[in-house]
Amino acid sequence: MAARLPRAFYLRPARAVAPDLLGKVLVHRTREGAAAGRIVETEAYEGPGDRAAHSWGGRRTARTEAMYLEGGHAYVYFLYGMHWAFNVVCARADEPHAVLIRAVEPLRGEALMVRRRGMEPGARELTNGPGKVCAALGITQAQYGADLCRGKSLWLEEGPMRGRVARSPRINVAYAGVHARRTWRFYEEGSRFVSAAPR
DNA sequence: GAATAGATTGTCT
DNA sequence: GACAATCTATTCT
Repeated sequence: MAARLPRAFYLRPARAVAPDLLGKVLVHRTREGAAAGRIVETEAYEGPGDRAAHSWGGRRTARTEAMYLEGGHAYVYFLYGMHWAFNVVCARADEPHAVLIRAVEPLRGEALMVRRRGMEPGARELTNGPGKVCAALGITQAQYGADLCRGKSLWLEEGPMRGRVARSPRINVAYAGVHARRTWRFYEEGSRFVSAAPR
């Protein structure tokens, strides 16, 4: 078993952590079994100065509260009335930074992921999007605020990088004005599990 | 392969 | 009451 990422890894701005998360392995153990995926696509969100972030302008509500935790916690939110999205909280407490995990490459427990998603084994649609990652790994509101450094069910491990790091503007944040142009989306070049084609 | 519409609910204005 | 850090099925080229 690879080493779990230490707290210090997360105590940096989201834009620094996001590219470093590529290649790392996200592990979730449940009663159904363990599932793990190698991260191939991320996006950085840095409140309060980022209009695309939920914590923009210092917004602090029941939903965004986890973004204000110390780096190394989980920020999970419900989206479009039917999907969950998993983020890794970054930076120090009260600095609402987070990195959205947009896509992973199935690594362990693929049979379980296939069952949860109701798909054919080997399908790239298994985990090539934020909602799909959560569905495949079984991440929901129950993981909100979980400590990734101490918890026994959800954490991140060291893992290998297989391609170069590429970057692009973030997906579906056109409403964020000039901030939508920031190239804070990072992905592993060549991975077939990346959600959208590069621009 | 690309484009489009529909599903469905928490959150904020 | 509008809309969202999305996904899927369907309908095209």
